Amino acid sequence: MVNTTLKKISEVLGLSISTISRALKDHPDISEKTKKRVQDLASTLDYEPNVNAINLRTSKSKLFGLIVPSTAILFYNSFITSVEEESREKGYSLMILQSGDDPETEITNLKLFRQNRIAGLFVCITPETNDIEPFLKLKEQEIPVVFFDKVPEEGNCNKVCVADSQSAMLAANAILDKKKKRIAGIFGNPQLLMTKKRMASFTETINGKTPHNINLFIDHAMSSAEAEIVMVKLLKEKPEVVFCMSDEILIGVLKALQRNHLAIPGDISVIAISDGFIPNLYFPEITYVETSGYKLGKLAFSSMLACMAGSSFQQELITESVLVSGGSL
Amino acid sequence: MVNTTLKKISEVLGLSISTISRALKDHPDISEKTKKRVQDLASTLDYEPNVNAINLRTSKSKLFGLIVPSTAILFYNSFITSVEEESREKGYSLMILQSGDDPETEITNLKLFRQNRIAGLFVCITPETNDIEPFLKLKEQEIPVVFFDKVPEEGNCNKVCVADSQSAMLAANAILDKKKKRIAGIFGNPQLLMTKKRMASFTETINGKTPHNINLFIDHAMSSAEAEIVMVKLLKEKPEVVFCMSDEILIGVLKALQRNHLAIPGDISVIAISDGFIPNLYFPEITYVETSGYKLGKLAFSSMLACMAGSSFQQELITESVLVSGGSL
DNA sequence: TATTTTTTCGCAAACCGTTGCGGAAAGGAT
DNA sequence: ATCCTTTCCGCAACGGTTTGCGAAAAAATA
Repeated sequence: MVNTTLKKISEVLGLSISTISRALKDHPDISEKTKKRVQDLASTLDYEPNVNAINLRTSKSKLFGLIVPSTAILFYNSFITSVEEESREKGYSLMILQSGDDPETEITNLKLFRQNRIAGLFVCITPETNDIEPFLKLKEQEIPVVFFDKVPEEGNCNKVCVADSQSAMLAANAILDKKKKRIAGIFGNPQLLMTKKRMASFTETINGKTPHNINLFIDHAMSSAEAEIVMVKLLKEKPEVVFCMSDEILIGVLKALQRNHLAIPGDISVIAISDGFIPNLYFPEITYVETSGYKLGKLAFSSMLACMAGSSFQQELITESVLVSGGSL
Repeated sequence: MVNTTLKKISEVLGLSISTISRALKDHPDISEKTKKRVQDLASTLDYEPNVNAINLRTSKSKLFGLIVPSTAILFYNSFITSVEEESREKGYSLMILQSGDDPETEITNLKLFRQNRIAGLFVCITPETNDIEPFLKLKEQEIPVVFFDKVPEEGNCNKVCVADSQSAMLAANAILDKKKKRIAGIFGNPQLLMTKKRMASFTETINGKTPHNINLFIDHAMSSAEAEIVMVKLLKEKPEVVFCMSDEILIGVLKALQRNHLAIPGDISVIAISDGFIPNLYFPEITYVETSGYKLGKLAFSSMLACMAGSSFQQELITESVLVSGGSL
């Protein structure tokens, strides 16, 4: 059996295609009797309108494109979940592609999106993307583009980001509130804008507010495994608390602490920046400043809606972070 | 600026639409000069063929549908990653929808897929899905359906599963090898086929091989939180080892153990069935039997390809599991 | 019955790309 | 000058849906 079309229904009932179309959408021109006949048959034949035909006709689509480095990263995952929820509610679908942080794949993906005539694009660019011209081209074709998380430095486009500076500051203040004097901070890839922002804000807050008798030990780790090693090294400094810039680092740090049988927060306190999934896997639950992919998704979507509604106002939106207390601080 | 079409190019160059079409696909009928002219203009105008038009004309699409309970679950996540890789390679895209384990949403999703005229469907059904008729209807329309992970009990359809029985058996044998006598096993939703299989295999292996002086304590939990409570309850039985059917349960169990300051494996051993991410977050790393969403994805895709190649052979495929030793047993 | 009004429906075009077939033009051979 | 090849390109139909406009049929009014 092939797909049911208006034509097929029309042939069975001896009516014209247009009548079928109108009957199915409750058009007042069609008599109740005919409507009933048509709708009943359509239902038994499992008629579903062909979106390809509709899109073709209207030159529109109910499809958003979405590019992330990888769907396997928790943060992006919750971002996707969030955008998907909103999209569904508005009757849109999502076409999700991964860039693998490769600029070439990014371009290929863009091509695919254009072939599919997407209605809008959410994109997290790769660290090597220095030419955002291809994205701006989409905008010329009246396809809104919302950059999220990793965004281009250039202005003139819509961006939504997590609050890097604010969340690092929140964490730093939480530490200071607890009167900790020996503070370790482990950060990620120092090349990344995110790392720079979080580190600057964290150190400034720690050093700025109370310039006396505080010892701050900073180190970097590019992976969980490395973070574990770095943490072990830092233990020599007898820190009272350790700050983890990301989930990746938190995982390594906790392994190191568990390995050394250190009680949290008895022997050492822990605080992280995270979306909350990883911190909740442990007991005590890890205190963290929430940077939610989920919230970012909502924000991105609202920005998309604004664009589609015709707002040409370019803006950079930032989610707010909150401190979520586990028992680790 | 609107989208470039063949028509637009033809108007600019004063050629017919068909000539443009042929020139762009290197048809031998078209002279090199013309081809060059056309291709150059197409490139500067960023021409991309409209897949809607192509799909409409061919009554086909390069789009697979995929339903998971939630993309936020790691196992499904890696499944998706895997299927996406394969799809991309074959020139297909993925339309991913979540069911939230709600049968109604499942039906809605199915509708969306039919509207989009997907070329095939990967689906993980909800625990409450007892009528697979809607899925079989797709097959009547020559749309291959591959069930994965949670699959219907009925035969007559293509299923790919992780090796539920085998992996539970592997875990049970690993426990027996360690001469444990007091064994706790926590399982998920008893309605699920997966649970049934794992539980049957686990208990049979434990009871079967050594029918003497072994105490087996079985309980169920529907969530991590519940697993934590169940674990606390089971601690009264003084188990030497606890088996966790899934990541969800493992998370709850570990929280309970950490909360009660029980050393692993000193006070109690732990073994789980997992894809490996969660077990590696702890120290010591948790020993687990690997059931990889990634592998399952590859398997599902090959099954899909077989279907599309015309194989009407209905089969149930099963991935192989291996025991990965952490330090928890 | 003749005329007007209302109800009910069909025609045709448009969206875009593909492709079999047929035709025109150009060149070569006789 | 006639005929045959090549080379190059256009016509037209198809796929499914929507919708303005016009027309036929039915009902209501004169």
